Amino acid sequence: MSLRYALLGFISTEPASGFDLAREFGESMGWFWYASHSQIYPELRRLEDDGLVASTEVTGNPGKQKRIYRITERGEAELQTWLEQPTEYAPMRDVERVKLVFLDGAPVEVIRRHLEDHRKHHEDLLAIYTQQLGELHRGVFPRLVKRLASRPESARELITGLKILAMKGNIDRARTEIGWAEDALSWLEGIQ
Amino acid sequence: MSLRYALLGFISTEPASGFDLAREFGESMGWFWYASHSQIYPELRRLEDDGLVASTEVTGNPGKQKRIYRITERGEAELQTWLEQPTEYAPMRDVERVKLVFLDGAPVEVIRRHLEDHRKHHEDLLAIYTQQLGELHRGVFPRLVKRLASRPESARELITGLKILAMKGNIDRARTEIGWAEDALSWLEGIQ
DNA sequence: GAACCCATGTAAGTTGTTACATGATTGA
DNA sequence: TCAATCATGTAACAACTTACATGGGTTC
Repeated sequence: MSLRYALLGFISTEPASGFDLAREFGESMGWFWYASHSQIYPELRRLEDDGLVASTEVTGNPGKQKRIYRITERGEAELQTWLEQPTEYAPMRDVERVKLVFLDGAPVEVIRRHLEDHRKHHEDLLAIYTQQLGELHRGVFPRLVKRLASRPESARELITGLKILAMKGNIDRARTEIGWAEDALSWLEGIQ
Repeated sequence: MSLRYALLGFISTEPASGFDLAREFGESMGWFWYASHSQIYPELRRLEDDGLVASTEVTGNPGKQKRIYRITERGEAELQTWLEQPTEYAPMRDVERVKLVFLDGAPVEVIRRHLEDHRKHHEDLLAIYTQQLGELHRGVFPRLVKRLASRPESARELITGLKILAMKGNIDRARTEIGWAEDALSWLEGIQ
């Protein structure tokens, strides 16, 4: 159910094509909700069937056909209702943790490699998040700029603040994972 | 693919019935990998078809029928292979974050309620994790006791250490989320 | 002409959820 | 006898993944 609202939220900032959305949900928006294009295109059609978005075929650039979706009033209303409802937290499913607790029969180097990969993974994420936080602060993050333009001046502080908050949350998480992996690696040094 | 290995890992400690596994994957093991009984029963049958586990029908207690699964040699080998392979990290899908970034049109109280719920959710988790960490340290955590009994003495430090590590990771995460929510709530105070 | 990006889709399969269904035992 | 716990399953559906499929435009 969440993909439709993530799409709706995105479209509420600015009309977009399936391709635009697929790009964002694989990249920047992917830092909150990942989705592939094969999931997005059918969902957009369903959203249109339900009257939450409306589309127009654009043949602007020579030959290029493109379907642009914009949010409807009903879409705005449904999105708002969903946003305000309490969140149902997804059950935990953590492959890396499952591996870790059962790795007690493996050589220590294997465990070390896992922990190093874990650290690396979150260091890579941290680098991206940090860069994006900078862009948010400098007011050059494209999605932020567009949202500010489409909303009343009075919402300015909230719009910027909430995006910064969300990004900071990602940064906190990444740092926590890195710190944990480092502690784990030092502990592992003393083993054997 | 991960459910089967989580089940296999679990069974590698001690033979178990579908019901046992369903209980654990909904409770303590659920803190690493949640699964419902309707997913577990068919998966156990498939594991048996593939020769990774073997089962025996037990009619011990009067009337009660129960199928106990134990791991096979092939199962042990496949589990070990999977454990040692690098982890593929699941794409991010965070409903709460999606809500937050689009909540800029909602009243501040709604945002506050979301953040308070978030803090509460992770405080509840933290309480459970903290209790379980205590049990691990005191050596009374049932799964730890069973695993120690089924493995060579030399693996003792690793078995205990890895479980403590995993639980500490959960605690770190919970604390991070709580801290983030509190910072967010203070920031929200200054808004309006 | 090859490689790459834009652009949109479908099909088959896997994984996970929710609800339905059954039946025995235990304890209040 | 009523509720709870033990115990195992199936069915329908929703969500997600991977692979297949097509075609135009741009750039080297």
